[in-house]
Amino acid sequence: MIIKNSNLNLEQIATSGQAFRWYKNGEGYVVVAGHKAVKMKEVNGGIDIDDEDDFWLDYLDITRDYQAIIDQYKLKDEFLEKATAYGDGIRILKQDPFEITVTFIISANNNITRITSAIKMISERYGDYLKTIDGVKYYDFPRPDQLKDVSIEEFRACGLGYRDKYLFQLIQDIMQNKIDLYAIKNLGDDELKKALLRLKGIGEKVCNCIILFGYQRYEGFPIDTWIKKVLVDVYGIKTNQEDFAKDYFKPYGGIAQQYLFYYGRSVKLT
DNA sequence: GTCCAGGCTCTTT
DNA sequence: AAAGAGCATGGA
Repeated sequence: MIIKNSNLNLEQIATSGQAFRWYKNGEGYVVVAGHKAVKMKEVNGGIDIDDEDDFWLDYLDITRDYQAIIDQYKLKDEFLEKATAYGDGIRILKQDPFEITVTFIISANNNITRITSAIKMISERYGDYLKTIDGVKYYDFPRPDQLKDVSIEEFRACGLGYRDKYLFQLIQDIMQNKIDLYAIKNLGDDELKKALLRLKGIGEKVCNCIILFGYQRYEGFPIDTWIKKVLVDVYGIKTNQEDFAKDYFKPYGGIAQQYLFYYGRSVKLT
């Protein structure tokens, strides 16, 4: 299917640090989501997805008017104006809560390259085979029950480092019904955060990523090392960054944060 | 060799 | 409540 949208850029989405299963394929990407692997590529005035499933419209959050959001933020200050212009094709993908939770537990004190490689290894070793595209095999992200017998050492072997035990514990908690990452979708914002913060390896920042990317709670404003640099260097905020961000960037703090993250990384603030 | 990466847990003030 | 040490791993 062809999707035309003025705020939809595959490369920007793929490199914006929210999804780790977008693999380069020629001029486009193979995207693994929704138990499928499909090709996406830019065509004039839109993107071409090699699949007809309406899942992708939802995944890409296609009904949301990102331009209207940009138009608001770009008036607030010069940096936001540049950031929204630079990343005007970014959208916040609606991703699977379990996959996002695992991904961002692994993301702690880590870099995007290593996160990507760990997620790839976990999928190839424990996920269902999906299909082969241009000679490359793609695997679904495993379900919790497919990980229930994986040892801490085996997670370590996927390149998780010391985070191996956090993922191991998450799987135990899920299998023992101490947490249901799908059922908690219905909780209010505060209750959802509390439920996630009880899990090992999830602190304030990782929690905000999970509620933003996995549960579409747009007030979540993850403050990582890059965003800290932006808040200090650009906005002069050294303390109580969370309070400032929550107020200044509302009501779509998470979306604003994504523009700041993408642009802030590109200009390499010192 | 040191520093850093989408930080967290655990211990000590 | 707040601050500090320790943590796996690979790339710059």
